[in-house]
Amino acid sequence: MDVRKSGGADRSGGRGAARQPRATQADRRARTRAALLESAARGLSRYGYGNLRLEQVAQDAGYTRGALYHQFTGKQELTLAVTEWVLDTWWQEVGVLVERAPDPVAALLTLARGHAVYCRRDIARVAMALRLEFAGQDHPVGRAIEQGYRDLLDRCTALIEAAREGGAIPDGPDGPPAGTLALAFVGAIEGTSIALSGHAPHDAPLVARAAAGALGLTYDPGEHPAPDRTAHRRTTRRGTS
Amino acid sequence: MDVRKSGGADRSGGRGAARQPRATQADRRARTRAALLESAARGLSRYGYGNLRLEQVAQDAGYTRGALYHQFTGKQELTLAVTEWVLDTWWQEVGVLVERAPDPVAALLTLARGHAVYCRRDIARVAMALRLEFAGQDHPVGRAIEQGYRDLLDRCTALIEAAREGGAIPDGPDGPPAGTLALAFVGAIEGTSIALSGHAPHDAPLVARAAAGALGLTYDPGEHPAPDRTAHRRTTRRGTS
DNA sequence: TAACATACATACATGGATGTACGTAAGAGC
DNA sequence: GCTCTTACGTACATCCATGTATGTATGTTA
Repeated sequence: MDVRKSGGADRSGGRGAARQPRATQADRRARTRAALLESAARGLSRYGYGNLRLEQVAQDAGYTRGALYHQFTGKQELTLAVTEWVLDTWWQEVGVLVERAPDPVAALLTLARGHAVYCRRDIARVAMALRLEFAGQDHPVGRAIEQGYRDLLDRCTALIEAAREGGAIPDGPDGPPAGTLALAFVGAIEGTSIALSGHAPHDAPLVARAAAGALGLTYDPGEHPAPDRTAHRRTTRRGTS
Repeated sequence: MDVRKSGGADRSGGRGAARQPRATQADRRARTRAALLESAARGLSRYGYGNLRLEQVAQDAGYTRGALYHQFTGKQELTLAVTEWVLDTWWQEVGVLVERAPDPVAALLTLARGHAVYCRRDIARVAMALRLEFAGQDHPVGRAIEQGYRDLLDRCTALIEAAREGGAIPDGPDGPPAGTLALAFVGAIEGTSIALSGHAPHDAPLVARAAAGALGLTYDPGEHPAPDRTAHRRTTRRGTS
């Protein structure tokens, strides 16, 4: 009921992010929101939606459930925000590289390697965990995830069709349709990336090899240099003290 | 499995499985247990452990929670029983084929194709769903799943090492260790199999291609004939009378 | 058919997580 | 300075799923 404030520690509201003695409201709000989003992403990645406890999310971010409910209407909206954030991040880090690729095959293999690098973070499994958890349901979170997945599949399908027309991907008479190939391609990338999470630097080339195999190509590592800059370090630890 | 031989409607207790007017207690018990296990496997595959509702499990099997708690001590034991059942089934259907393979590479590719075929059923995702859900936790179910997964990885690692010694799998100086390759191999298989679930007959060759790619080989479909007998039909629909 | 055990249903108790209402401190405009 | 709004914590209410206790019908054995 009463919170003593005499001790000099812990000003500027939450202690999840850096503390500035003179923070504007918008700053506080943005920092708190970011901390909660990151914590929720980590939690969703580890435990999934159903097992996620908002008390734990808030505590990991350095707040209480009160702060969380002040920023989000509830668990669902929080998860939707995390979803949007993760998809945006993916696009900024991986999608951009794919767009710059000179040809369809290079784009597909860049996608594979880029996703492997992206998955080095602990939030990697958010998308897959939510997609599995809500598969076949009719839940807003499931729809959002499924929409992102469908976009990715469409893009891969288009790239595969282009590569087939150019003769870069073999296309026998009884070969699978491009959409099925895209499913296999994305599935191979996701499965391998998650399995190899935490096994850099072998992750990227192995994921690319599996993805290339699904497409019916042989992967030449020299042909397309790895996109790995430095291993990602964000969202791995939260600042304490 | 079910032979009704008399017109009497709905005797012998539960109506989930076949009904026999003169069923012995052991028969009733076994049938009920099987129906509950199958229903639970389907539920776990779709919703995972946390989101699984025992009321729904019992109802889908044609019983109430009372029957479930009479056969199992609770959710955990039920899930452990499902886990054991799924792993046993996998071994009987896939593991046997792998053991019969003439050489390590054939064994690995047989494993890939066999798993794809195994995943045509709707209980395919049980193992992966539980493994993701309990990853990093210390839960009995997680331990059981992890144990099965570790056995699989060990076996694949041994096969990969044997294939490398025989020169069948390339092994460069800075190539990944066999354990890492096994992770990639299994991950590629799991991801591709789940993504292609419901896309027969392309599933098996595509999974094999992705798995072969992870190993650094090119997959020749003619070299190892597909193991697909007929598509599995068990555990796909429940009788509703 | 009398007694006992088993299979299963029904009703109740409990706990844990969500969501809501309310209270307090701190920024923002005057 | 005063007032309003925002950020956040605390306490309460509610719901839902599990687990348990009890009741009933059916097999089983004498």
